[in-house]
Amino acid sequence: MNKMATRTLIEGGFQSGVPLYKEVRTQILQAISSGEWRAGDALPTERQLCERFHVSMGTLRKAVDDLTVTGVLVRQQGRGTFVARHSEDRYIFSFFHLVPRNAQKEYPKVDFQNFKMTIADEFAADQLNVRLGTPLVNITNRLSLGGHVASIDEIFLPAALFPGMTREVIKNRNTTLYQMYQDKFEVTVIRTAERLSAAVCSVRQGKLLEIDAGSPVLRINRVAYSFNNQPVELRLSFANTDRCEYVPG
Amino acid sequence: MNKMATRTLIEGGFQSGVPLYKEVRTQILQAISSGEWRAGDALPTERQLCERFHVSMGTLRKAVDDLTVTGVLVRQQGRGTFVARHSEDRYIFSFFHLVPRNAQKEYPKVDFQNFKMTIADEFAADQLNVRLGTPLVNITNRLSLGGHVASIDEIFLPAALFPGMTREVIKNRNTTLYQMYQDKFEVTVIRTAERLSAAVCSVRQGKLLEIDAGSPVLRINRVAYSFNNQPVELRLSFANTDRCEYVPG
DNA sequence: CAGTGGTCTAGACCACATT
DNA sequence: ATGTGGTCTAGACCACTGT
Repeated sequence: MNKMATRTLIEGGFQSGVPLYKEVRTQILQAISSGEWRAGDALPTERQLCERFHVSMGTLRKAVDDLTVTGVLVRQQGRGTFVARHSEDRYIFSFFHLVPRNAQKEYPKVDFQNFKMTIADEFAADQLNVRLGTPLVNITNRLSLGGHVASIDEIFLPAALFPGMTREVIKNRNTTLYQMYQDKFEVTVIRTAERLSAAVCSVRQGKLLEIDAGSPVLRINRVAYSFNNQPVELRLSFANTDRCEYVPG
Repeated sequence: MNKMATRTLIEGGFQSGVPLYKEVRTQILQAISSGEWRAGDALPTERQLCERFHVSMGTLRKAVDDLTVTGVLVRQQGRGTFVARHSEDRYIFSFFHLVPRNAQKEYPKVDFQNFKMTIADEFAADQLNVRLGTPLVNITNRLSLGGHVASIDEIFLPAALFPGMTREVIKNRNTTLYQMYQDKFEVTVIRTAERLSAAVCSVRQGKLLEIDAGSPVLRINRVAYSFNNQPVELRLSFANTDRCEYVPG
């Protein structure tokens, strides 16, 4: 009987050889990226999802578990399961890794520095998986922790994904950039990949960081990905680690 | 009936309020750290573990799942569940984060530099959670990737945890340090915490790294923990990131 | 109170490894 | 053929939230 039920589902449209819970996970992701459930929305109850996907609680929960550990869904006991929204807390917890020495993690003060349009050079094209010369938005921010300048962030966005992005959109927000990507452009960052190295800071960076040119800085190369692993943001951060450290995870 | 079974177990010695699968996870960890199952050993089958802990498959598997994602156990379909052993592959995969630019991850060539006994200064005492002045082993290694010097590692171990540790033990091994800790001293590293910053390299470090003193280096502060979250190793790495990068995760 | 997710059961069959 | 972990079922009760 159990076996028959499983067989029926597989023959009914699922790929064979793929565990049911992975199929369910994929279908939930598709429902989100197709817009059926938007950021902040509550999903149907687990029992309803079981009916919809024709699976048992255990299988459904295994699929949802996967999506909660990757940060796509958030469960709240007694309330429901929700599509994760970006927030300051989520940004600090999942995406921002500079921590003041001898202090708690905190959301940085962000000072807008510059906005301009540019085109992808070889490096940016490679990182963002776009063609050489693709139009990009370039934003420069300065981040401070505890009243001290911590890093300079050079941000590059494929302009095609952010139609109508202007200096004013950047300056007039009162949320994190990732919240704004989500609310204004329906671009949801769900994962980032970072690579770190040590570098000497340039004259321009030194002025912004308020340290001497030639001082050592931590260089953080971050690419942010949306659903379906599409790169949506390249961010080069140059951090002065005199008063803060980088803590992975 | 289900409810009664659960109640019986809780009343029979488990703490109430704690999920059964967490109790099971704790008991498995205790069995490992008590030596009942050693690194590389196969655990009893899942069905036998169900009987031993008086839980169902689902609960047992949830406990074992937790221990596999944290790297304590390794499952092999058709063969069994094993206590994880340290190996080159595991070291690269879980604990070593320097990756050559434009190349695959690889295990570094390790050149022994120095061995000496010392005592914990304030910093080391804090990091290793020992008293000021506690005897420590201090090992200096030089790591190379692709034929180029990549980093200098300063390693500090609480001498009490490594009785009989000598220069010869270090030099005559043909395994990773973590394998040696496990095989010769029954110290099993299951987790590390790292913090990164940028620094300028000293004259001594410059000579070992074969770069100019004053060059920027990546400073990696790593503390390794055994079961029960006991710190067992402090490692300060100074990396030349000209030919490699640090990749978290 | 009703409704949600959280935990747990007592099995079953499937895929893989070893003998 | 046997034994292992991997997947899945069809429920149950528990803990928490909001009315």
